[in-house]
Amino acid sequence: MKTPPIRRERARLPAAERRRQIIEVTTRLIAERGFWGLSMQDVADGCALTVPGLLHHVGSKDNLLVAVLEHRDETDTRTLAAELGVAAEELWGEGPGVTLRQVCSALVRRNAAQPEIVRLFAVLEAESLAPGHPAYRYFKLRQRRTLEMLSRIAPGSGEAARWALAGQVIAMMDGLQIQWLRDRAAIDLVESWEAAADRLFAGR
Amino acid sequence: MKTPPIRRERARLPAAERRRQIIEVTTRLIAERGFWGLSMQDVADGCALTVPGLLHHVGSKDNLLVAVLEHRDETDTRTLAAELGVAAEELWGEGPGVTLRQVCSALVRRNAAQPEIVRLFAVLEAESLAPGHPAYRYFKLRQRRTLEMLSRIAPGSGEAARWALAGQVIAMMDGLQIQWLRDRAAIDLVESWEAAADRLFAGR
DNA sequence: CGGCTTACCTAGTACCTACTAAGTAATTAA
DNA sequence: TTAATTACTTAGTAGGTACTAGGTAAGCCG
Repeated sequence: MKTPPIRRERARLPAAERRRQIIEVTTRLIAERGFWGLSMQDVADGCALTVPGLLHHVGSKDNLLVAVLEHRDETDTRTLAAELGVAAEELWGEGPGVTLRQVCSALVRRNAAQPEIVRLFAVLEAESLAPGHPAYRYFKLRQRRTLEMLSRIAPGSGEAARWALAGQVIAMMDGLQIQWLRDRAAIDLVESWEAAADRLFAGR
Repeated sequence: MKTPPIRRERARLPAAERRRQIIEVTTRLIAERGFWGLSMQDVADGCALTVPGLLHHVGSKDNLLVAVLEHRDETDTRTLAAELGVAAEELWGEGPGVTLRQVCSALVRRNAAQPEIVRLFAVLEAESLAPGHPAYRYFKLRQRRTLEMLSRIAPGSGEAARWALAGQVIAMMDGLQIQWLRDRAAIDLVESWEAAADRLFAGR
Protein backbone atom coordinates (compact mmCIF):
# COMPACT_ATOMS: atom_id res chain seq x y z
CA MET A 1 0.00 0.00 0.00
CA LYS A 2 1.97 2.90 -1.31
CA THR A 3 1.24 6.44 -0.19
CA PRO A 4 0.56 8.51 -3.28
CA PRO A 5 3.26 11.05 -4.17
CA ILE A 6 2.67 14.32 -2.39
CA ARG A 7 2.71 17.41 -4.52
CA ARG A 8 5.48 19.67 -3.26
CA GLU A 9 5.15 23.41 -3.51
CA ARG A 10 8.77 23.96 -4.36
CA ALA A 11 10.00 26.63 -6.65
CA ARG A 12 11.81 25.28 -9.65
CA LEU A 13 14.61 27.74 -10.25
CA PRO A 14 16.92 28.13 -13.23
CA ALA A 15 20.28 26.53 -12.56
CA ALA A 16 22.27 29.76 -12.30
CA GLU A 17 19.93 31.26 -9.76
CA ARG A 18 19.76 28.09 -7.67
CA ARG A 19 23.53 27.87 -7.73
CA ARG A 20 23.83 31.39 -6.45
CA GLN A 21 21.49 30.56 -3.59
CA ILE A 22 23.37 27.36 -2.76
CA ILE A 23 26.66 29.21 -2.59
CA GLU A 24 25.22 31.90 -0.38
CA VAL A 25 23.73 29.41 2.07
CA THR A 26 26.91 27.32 2.11
CA THR A 27 29.02 30.39 2.81
CA ARG A 28 26.99 31.13 5.90
CA LEU A 29 27.10 27.54 7.13
CA ILE A 30 30.84 27.06 6.64
CA ALA A 31 31.47 30.27 8.54
CA GLU A 32 29.49 28.72 11.38
CA ARG A 33 30.82 25.16 11.42
CA GLY A 34 33.75 24.89 9.09
CA PHE A 35 33.89 22.50 6.18
CA TRP A 36 34.24 19.38 8.31
CA GLY A 37 31.16 20.41 10.25
CA LEU A 38 29.15 21.25 7.16
CA SER A 39 26.37 18.85 6.23
CA MET A 40 24.76 18.64 2.82
CA GLN A 41 21.45 18.17 4.59
CA ASP A 42 21.73 21.60 6.19
CA VAL A 43 22.61 23.22 2.90
CA ALA A 44 19.69 21.48 1.20
CA ASP A 45 17.32 22.59 3.96
CA GLY A 46 18.55 26.15 3.66
CA CYS A 47 17.64 26.08 -0.02
CA ALA A 48 14.34 24.21 0.43
CA LEU A 49 15.76 21.31 -1.57
CA THR A 50 16.39 17.65 -0.95
CA VAL A 51 19.96 16.46 -0.68
CA PRO A 52 19.98 14.74 -4.09
CA GLY A 53 18.43 17.88 -5.50
CA LEU A 54 21.38 19.80 -4.13
CA LEU A 55 23.86 17.24 -5.44
CA HIS A 56 22.34 17.59 -8.88
CA HIS A 57 23.75 21.12 -8.93
CA VAL A 58 27.11 20.70 -7.25
CA GLY A 59 28.06 17.06 -7.71
CA SER A 60 29.76 16.53 -4.38
CA LYS A 61 30.61 18.21 -1.11
CA ASP A 62 34.17 18.91 -2.19
CA ASN A 63 32.96 20.51 -5.39
CA LEU A 64 30.66 22.71 -3.37
CA LEU A 65 33.57 24.04 -1.37
CA VAL A 66 35.55 24.78 -4.47
CA ALA A 67 32.58 26.62 -5.95
CA VAL A 68 32.26 28.78 -2.86
CA LEU A 69 35.93 29.72 -2.87
CA GLU A 70 36.02 30.49 -6.56
CA HIS A 71 32.94 32.65 -6.28
CA ARG A 72 34.47 34.63 -3.44
CA ASP A 73 37.75 35.22 -5.19
CA GLU A 74 35.95 36.42 -8.26
CA THR A 75 33.64 38.92 -6.59
CA ASP A 76 36.31 40.04 -4.13
CA THR A 77 38.91 41.17 -6.63
CA ARG A 78 36.18 42.77 -8.73
CA THR A 79 34.66 44.87 -5.96
CA LEU A 80 38.04 45.73 -4.48
CA ALA A 81 39.24 47.15 -7.77
CA ALA A 82 35.99 49.05 -8.18
CA GLU A 83 36.32 50.52 -4.72
CA LEU A 84 39.75 51.85 -5.55
CA GLY A 85 38.50 53.19 -8.86
CA VAL A 86 40.99 51.08 -10.76
CA ALA A 87 40.70 48.37 -13.36
CA ALA A 88 41.31 44.95 -11.84
CA GLU A 89 44.27 44.32 -14.13
CA GLU A 90 46.26 47.37 -13.14
CA LEU A 91 45.64 46.80 -9.44
CA TRP A 92 48.79 44.73 -9.11
CA GLY A 93 50.70 46.20 -12.02
CA GLU A 94 54.14 47.72 -11.95
CA GLY A 95 53.08 51.33 -12.24
CA PRO A 96 52.44 53.28 -9.03
CA GLY A 97 48.68 53.01 -9.46
CA VAL A 98 47.89 52.51 -5.82
CA THR A 99 49.95 52.20 -2.66
CA LEU A 100 49.95 49.16 -0.40
CA ARG A 101 48.42 51.22 2.33
CA GLN A 102 45.54 52.26 0.10
CA VAL A 103 44.84 48.67 -0.88
CA CYS A 104 44.88 47.55 2.73
CA SER A 105 42.59 50.34 3.86
CA ALA A 106 40.08 49.49 1.17
CA LEU A 107 40.30 45.81 2.03
CA VAL A 108 39.77 46.38 5.72
CA ARG A 109 36.91 48.78 5.18
CA ARG A 110 35.09 46.32 3.00
CA ASN A 111 35.75 43.41 5.34
CA ALA A 112 34.36 45.43 8.22
CA ALA A 113 31.04 45.44 6.39
CA GLN A 114 30.85 41.68 5.81
CA PRO A 115 31.82 39.82 8.98
CA GLU A 116 30.21 36.56 7.86
CA ILE A 117 32.50 36.29 4.89
CA VAL A 118 35.54 37.24 6.90
CA ARG A 119 34.64 34.47 9.28
CA LEU A 120 34.27 32.01 6.43
CA PHE A 121 37.83 32.68 5.44
CA ALA A 122 39.15 32.69 8.98
CA VAL A 123 37.65 29.25 9.63
CA LEU A 124 38.71 27.74 6.32
CA GLU A 125 42.15 29.28 6.57
CA ALA A 126 42.78 27.43 9.81
CA GLU A 127 41.02 24.19 8.90
CA SER A 128 42.85 23.96 5.59
CA LEU A 129 46.24 23.93 7.31
CA ALA A 130 45.92 20.13 7.35
CA PRO A 131 47.25 18.60 4.12
CA GLY A 132 44.19 16.34 3.77
CA HIS A 133 41.75 19.23 3.63
CA PRO A 134 40.08 19.75 0.24
CA ALA A 135 41.07 23.42 0.29
CA TYR A 136 44.67 22.77 1.33
CA ARG A 137 46.17 23.54 -2.03
CA TYR A 138 43.85 26.41 -2.72
CA PHE A 139 44.95 28.26 0.41
CA LYS A 140 48.60 27.46 -0.04
CA LEU A 141 48.53 28.94 -3.52
CA ARG A 142 46.44 31.85 -2.34
CA GLN A 143 48.94 32.71 0.39
CA ARG A 144 51.83 32.73 -2.05
CA ARG A 145 49.89 34.74 -4.61
CA THR A 146 48.72 37.33 -2.09
CA LEU A 147 52.19 37.71 -0.65
CA GLU A 148 53.59 38.24 -4.10
CA MET A 149 50.98 40.79 -5.09
CA LEU A 150 51.31 42.82 -1.93
CA SER A 151 55.09 42.76 -1.92
CA ARG A 152 55.06 44.10 -5.46
CA ILE A 153 53.37 47.33 -4.40
CA ALA A 154 54.99 47.49 -0.96
CA PRO A 155 57.22 50.50 -0.22
CA GLY A 156 60.88 49.98 0.67
CA SER A 157 64.18 49.48 -1.04
CA GLY A 158 65.25 45.86 -0.89
CA GLU A 159 63.13 43.04 -2.26
CA ALA A 160 63.50 41.08 0.98
CA ALA A 161 62.33 44.06 3.00
CA ARG A 162 59.23 44.45 0.85
CA TRP A 163 58.41 40.77 1.20
CA ALA A 164 58.79 40.96 4.95
CA LEU A 165 56.53 43.99 5.13
CA ALA A 166 53.88 42.32 2.99
CA GLY A 167 53.90 39.30 5.28
CA GLN A 168 53.57 41.48 8.33
CA VAL A 169 50.69 43.38 6.81
CA ILE A 170 48.80 40.18 6.02
CA ALA A 171 49.50 38.74 9.45
CA MET A 172 48.28 41.88 11.16
CA MET A 173 45.08 42.04 9.13
CA ASP A 174 44.29 38.38 9.77
CA GLY A 175 45.03 38.65 13.46
CA LEU A 176 43.03 41.81 14.02
CA GLN A 177 40.11 40.34 12.12
CA ILE A 178 39.95 37.40 14.48
CA GLN A 179 40.00 39.64 17.54
CA TRP A 180 37.28 41.74 15.96
CA LEU A 181 35.12 38.73 15.05
CA ARG A 182 35.41 37.42 18.57
CA ASP A 183 34.34 40.61 20.26
CA ARG A 184 32.81 42.99 17.79
CA ALA A 185 31.36 45.17 20.52
CA ALA A 186 34.79 45.87 21.96
CA ILE A 187 36.84 46.34 18.81
CA ASP A 188 36.51 48.60 15.80
CA LEU A 189 38.23 46.87 12.91
CA VAL A 190 38.97 49.90 10.76
CA GLU A 191 40.27 51.93 13.66
CA SER A 192 42.45 49.09 14.97
CA TRP A 193 43.89 48.52 11.54
CA GLU A 194 44.73 52.16 10.92
CA ALA A 195 46.50 52.36 14.26
CA ALA A 196 48.49 49.24 13.46
CA ALA A 197 49.23 50.48 9.96
CA ASP A 198 50.62 53.73 11.35
CA ARG A 199 53.18 51.64 13.12
CA LEU A 200 53.87 49.17 10.29
CA PHE A 201 54.30 51.90 7.70
CA ALA A 202 56.14 54.32 10.00
CA GLY A 203 58.93 56.26 8.28
CA ARG A 204 57.87 55.53 4.72
CA MET B 1 24.77 -19.43 18.53
CA LYS B 2 26.84 -16.83 20.26
CA THR B 3 30.49 -16.33 19.46
CA PRO B 4 32.45 -16.73 22.69
CA PRO B 5 33.94 -13.53 24.09
CA ILE B 6 37.37 -12.89 22.67
CA ARG B 7 40.10 -12.15 25.16
CA ARG B 8 41.49 -8.74 24.34
CA GLU B 9 45.12 -7.98 24.94
CA ARG B 10 44.48 -4.45 26.04
CA ALA B 11 46.51 -2.69 28.63
CA ARG B 12 44.44 -1.61 31.58
CA LEU B 13 45.92 1.71 32.57
CA PRO B 14 45.44 3.79 35.71
CA ALA B 15 42.97 6.60 35.10
CA ALA B 16 45.48 9.43 35.20
CA GLU B 17 47.78 7.83 32.68
CA ARG B 18 44.94 6.91 30.31
CA ARG B 19 43.62 10.45 30.55
CA ARG B 20 46.99 11.85 29.60
CA GLN B 21 47.06 9.59 26.57
CA ILE B 22 43.51 10.55 25.56
CA ILE B 23 44.33 14.24 25.73
CA GLU B 24 47.47 13.80 23.70
CA VAL B 25 45.68 11.88 20.96
CA THR B 26 42.77 14.31 20.93
CA THR B 27 45.11 17.26 20.63
CA ARG B 28 46.62 15.80 17.50
CA LEU B 29 43.25 14.98 15.97
CA ILE B 30 41.66 18.36 16.63
CA ALA B 31 44.66 20.05 15.06
CA GLU B 32 43.94 17.97 11.99
CA ARG B 33 40.18 18.19 11.69
CA GLY B 34 38.88 20.71 14.18
CA PHE B 35 36.38 19.92 16.88
CA TRP B 36 33.44 19.53 14.52
CA GLY B 37 35.44 17.07 12.48
CA LEU B 38 36.66 15.13 15.52
CA SER B 39 35.12 11.70 16.06
CA MET B 40 35.15 9.83 19.33
CA GLN B 41 35.79 6.67 17.34
CA ASP B 42 39.08 8.05 16.06
CA VAL B 43 40.16 9.10 19.53
CA ALA B 44 39.24 5.68 20.91
CA ASP B 45 41.16 3.95 18.12
CA GLY B 46 44.18 6.13 18.82
CA CYS B 47 44.14 4.92 22.41
CA ALA B 48 43.35 1.27 21.62
CA LEU B 49 40.04 1.64 23.44
CA THR B 50 36.40 1.23 22.55
CA VAL B 51 34.27 4.35 22.36
CA PRO B 52 32.39 3.63 25.60
CA GLY B 53 35.75 2.93 27.20
CA LEU B 54 36.80 6.39 26.16
CA LEU B 55 33.54 7.92 27.39
CA HIS B 56 34.11 6.28 30.74
CA HIS B 57 37.05 8.64 31.20
CA VAL B 58 35.77 11.86 29.67
CA GLY B 59 31.99 11.67 29.87
CA SER B 60 31.21 13.42 26.61
CA LYS B 61 32.78 14.97 23.55
CA ASP B 62 32.34 18.48 24.91
CA ASN B 63 34.01 17.51 28.17
CA LEU B 64 36.91 16.12 26.21
CA LEU B 65 37.46 19.45 24.50
CA VAL B 66 37.38 21.29 27.79
CA ALA B 67 39.90 18.85 29.22
CA VAL B 68 42.25 19.42 26.32
CA LEU B 69 42.08 23.20 26.65
CA GLU B 70 42.54 23.18 30.39
CA HIS B 71 45.52 20.90 30.09
CA ARG B 72 47.14 23.20 27.54
CA ASP B 73 46.61 26.34 29.57
CA GLU B 74 48.09 24.69 32.59
CA THR B 75 51.25 23.37 30.99
CA ASP B 76 51.69 26.46 28.83
CA THR B 77 51.83 29.03 31.59
CA ARG B 78 54.02 26.72 33.64
CA THR B 79 56.65 26.13 30.98
CA LEU B 80 56.57 29.74 29.81
CA ALA B 81 57.33 31.01 33.29
CA ALA B 82 60.07 28.42 33.66
CA GLU B 83 61.64 29.47 30.39
CA LEU B 84 61.83 33.05 31.55
CA GLY B 85 63.22 31.98 34.88
CA VAL B 86 60.36 33.57 36.75
CA ALA B 87 57.68 32.27 39.08
CA ALA B 88 54.35 31.97 37.28
CA GLU B 89 52.70 34.40 39.67
CA GLU B 90 55.09 37.29 39.12
CA LEU B 91 55.00 36.85 35.35
CA TRP B 92 52.09 39.26 35.03
CA GLY B 93 52.72 41.27 38.17
CA GLU B 94 53.17 45.01 38.47
CA GLY B 95 56.91 45.01 39.01
CA PRO B 96 59.13 45.23 35.95
CA GLY B 97 60.00 41.53 36.11
CA VAL B 98 60.01 40.96 32.35
CA THR B 99 59.32 43.11 29.34
CA LEU B 100 56.58 42.41 26.81
CA ARG B 101 59.17 41.80 24.18
CA GLN B 102 60.87 39.17 26.31
CA VAL B 103 57.60 37.37 26.92
CA CYS B 104 56.76 37.38 23.23
CA SER B 105 60.18 36.13 22.21
CA ALA B 106 59.93 33.27 24.66
CA LEU B 107 56.41 32.47 23.47
CA VAL B 108 57.35 32.44 19.82
CA ARG B 109 60.47 30.39 20.39
CA ARG B 110 58.51 27.74 22.23
CA ASN B 111 55.70 27.72 19.66
CA ALA B 112 58.22 27.24 16.89
CA ALA B 113 59.09 23.92 18.51
CA GLN B 114 55.52 22.58 18.74
CA PRO B 115 53.69 23.25 15.48
CA GLU B 116 50.99 20.67 16.20
CA ILE B 117 49.85 22.52 19.26
CA VAL B 118 49.98 25.87 17.56
CA ARG B 119 47.77 24.40 14.88
CA LEU B 120 45.35 23.08 17.48
CA PHE B 121 44.87 26.59 18.75
CA ALA B 122 44.72 28.14 15.31
CA VAL B 123 41.93 25.78 14.28
CA LEU B 124 39.96 26.07 17.50
CA GLU B 125 40.43 29.83 17.62
CA ALA B 126 38.67 30.16 14.27
CA GLU B 127 36.05 27.47 14.78
CA SER B 128 35.08 28.86 18.15
CA LEU B 129 34.18 32.23 16.67
CA ALA B 130 30.64 30.83 16.28
CA PRO B 131 28.58 31.37 19.45
CA GLY B 132 27.30 27.78 19.40
CA HIS B 133 30.78 26.26 19.64
CA PRO B 134 31.54 24.54 22.95
CA ALA B 135 34.76 26.54 23.28
CA TYR B 136 33.14 29.88 22.41
CA ARG B 137 33.18 31.25 25.93
CA TYR B 138 36.58 29.81 26.70
CA PHE B 139 38.21 31.65 23.82
CA LYS B 140 36.35 34.87 24.43
CA LEU B 141 37.55 34.94 28.03
CA ARG B 142 41.02 33.88 26.95
CA GLN B 143 41.27 36.76 24.50
CA ARG B 144 40.27 39.30 27.11
CA ARG B 145 42.59 37.82 29.69
CA THR B 146 45.56 37.68 27.36
CA LEU B 147 44.99 41.21 26.18
CA GLU B 148 44.85 42.40 29.76
CA MET B 149 47.99 40.56 30.80
CA LEU B 150 50.04 41.75 27.86
CA SER B 151 48.86 45.33 28.08
CA ARG B 152 49.90 45.37 31.73
CA ILE B 153 53.55 44.80 30.84
CA ALA B 154 53.46 46.69 27.54
CA PRO B 155 55.70 49.75 27.23
CA GLY B 156 54.17 53.18 26.57
CA SER B 157 52.61 56.02 28.43
CA GLY B 158 48.85 55.99 28.02
CA GLU B 159 46.70 53.03 28.97
CA ALA B 160 44.95 53.12 25.60
CA ALA B 161 48.27 53.04 23.78
CA ARG B 162 49.41 50.01 25.76
CA TRP B 163 46.17 48.18 25.02
CA ALA B 164 46.50 48.92 21.34
CA LEU B 165 50.07 47.68 21.27
CA ALA B 166 49.12 44.49 23.09
CA GLY B 167 46.38 43.82 20.55
CA GLN B 168 48.76 44.40 17.67
CA VAL B 169 51.33 42.08 19.17
CA ILE B 170 48.78 39.29 19.56
CA ALA B 171 47.42 39.82 16.07
CA MET B 172 50.89 39.72 14.56
CA MET B 173 51.85 36.55 16.40
CA ASP B 174 48.66 34.77 15.39
CA GLY B 175 48.93 35.90 11.80
CA LEU B 176 52.57 34.95 11.38
CA GLN B 177 51.91 31.58 12.95
CA ILE B 178 49.30 30.78 10.32
CA GLN B 179 51.64 31.74 7.48
CA TRP B 180 54.32 29.62 9.07
CA LEU B 181 52.04 26.61 9.55
CA ARG B 182 50.92 26.80 5.94
CA ASP B 183 54.41 26.86 4.50
CA ARG B 184 56.96 25.88 7.07
CA ALA B 185 59.65 25.37 4.45
CA ALA B 186 59.39 28.99 3.31
CA ILE B 187 59.03 30.79 6.61
CA ASP B 188 61.09 30.87 9.79
CA LEU B 189 58.74 31.75 12.60
CA VAL B 190 61.27 33.15 15.07
CA GLU B 191 63.02 35.23 12.45
CA SER B 192 59.74 36.60 11.05
CA TRP B 193 58.54 37.50 14.48
CA GLU B 194 61.71 39.31 15.49
CA ALA B 195 61.61 41.35 12.30
CA ALA B 196 58.00 42.26 12.95
CA ALA B 197 58.72 43.03 16.59
CA ASP B 198 61.50 45.42 15.58
CA ARG B 199 58.84 47.41 13.81
CA LEU B 200 56.12 47.09 16.44
CA PHE B 201 58.42 48.05 19.29
CA ALA B 202 60.30 50.72 17.34
CA GLY B 203 61.24 53.77 19.42
CA ARG B 204 60.62 52.20 22.81
C1' DC C 1 0.59 20.64 -29.54
C1' DG C 2 4.67 17.30 -29.19
C1' DG C 3 9.17 16.24 -27.94
C1' DC C 4 13.43 17.40 -25.38
C1' DT C 5 15.86 19.04 -21.80
C1' DT C 6 16.52 19.42 -16.97
C1' DA C 7 15.35 20.69 -12.16
C1' DC C 8 14.14 18.01 -8.70
C1' DC C 9 12.09 14.00 -6.53
C1' DT C 10 11.67 9.20 -3.81
C1' DA C 11 13.93 5.28 -2.32
C1' DG C 12 17.72 3.01 -0.90
C1' DT C 13 22.85 1.89 0.27
C1' DA C 14 26.43 1.42 3.30
C1' DC C 15 28.32 3.51 6.93
C1' DC C 16 29.33 6.74 10.77
C1' DT C 17 27.57 9.67 14.99
C1' DA C 18 27.56 10.33 20.14
C1' DC C 19 25.89 8.04 23.79
C1' DT C 20 23.50 4.48 27.25
C1' DA C 21 22.79 0.10 29.80
C1' DA C 22 24.52 -3.44 31.86
C1' DG C 23 27.99 -6.71 32.67
C1' DT C 24 32.98 -8.58 33.39
C1' DA C 25 37.35 -8.86 35.16
C1' DA C 26 41.55 -6.68 37.00
C1' DT C 27 43.19 -4.20 40.85
C1' DT C 28 43.18 -2.45 45.55
C1' DA C 29 41.71 -2.13 50.48
C1' DA C 30 40.16 -4.39 54.74
C1' DT D 1 40.84 -13.84 51.48
C1' DT D 2 37.10 -11.60 50.76
C1' DA D 3 34.86 -7.22 49.43
C1' DA D 4 34.78 -2.96 47.04
C1' DT D 5 36.26 -0.27 43.43
C1' DT D 6 36.95 0.72 38.70
C1' DA D 7 38.85 0.24 33.92
C1' DC D 8 36.86 -1.46 30.22
C1' DT D 9 33.80 -4.48 27.57
C1' DT D 10 29.64 -5.95 24.32
C1' DA D 11 25.25 -4.78 22.68
C1' DG D 12 22.06 -1.59 21.34
C1' DT D 13 19.60 3.09 20.32
C1' DA D 14 18.27 6.71 17.57
C1' DG D 15 19.79 9.33 14.28
C1' DG D 16 23.03 11.47 10.80
C1' DT D 17 26.62 11.00 6.66
C1' DA D 18 27.48 11.53 1.58
C1' DC D 19 26.03 9.67 -2.33
C1' DT D 20 23.52 6.64 -6.26
C1' DA D 21 19.76 4.86 -9.26
C1' DG D 22 16.03 5.76 -11.45
C1' DG D 23 11.83 8.29 -12.14
C1' DT D 24 8.54 12.45 -12.64
C1' DA D 25 7.06 16.62 -14.22
C1' DA D 26 7.92 21.50 -15.27
C1' DG D 27 9.47 24.49 -18.83
C1' DC D 28 11.25 25.60 -23.42
C1' DC D 29 11.63 25.11 -28.63
C1' DG D 30 9.99 23.43 -32.86
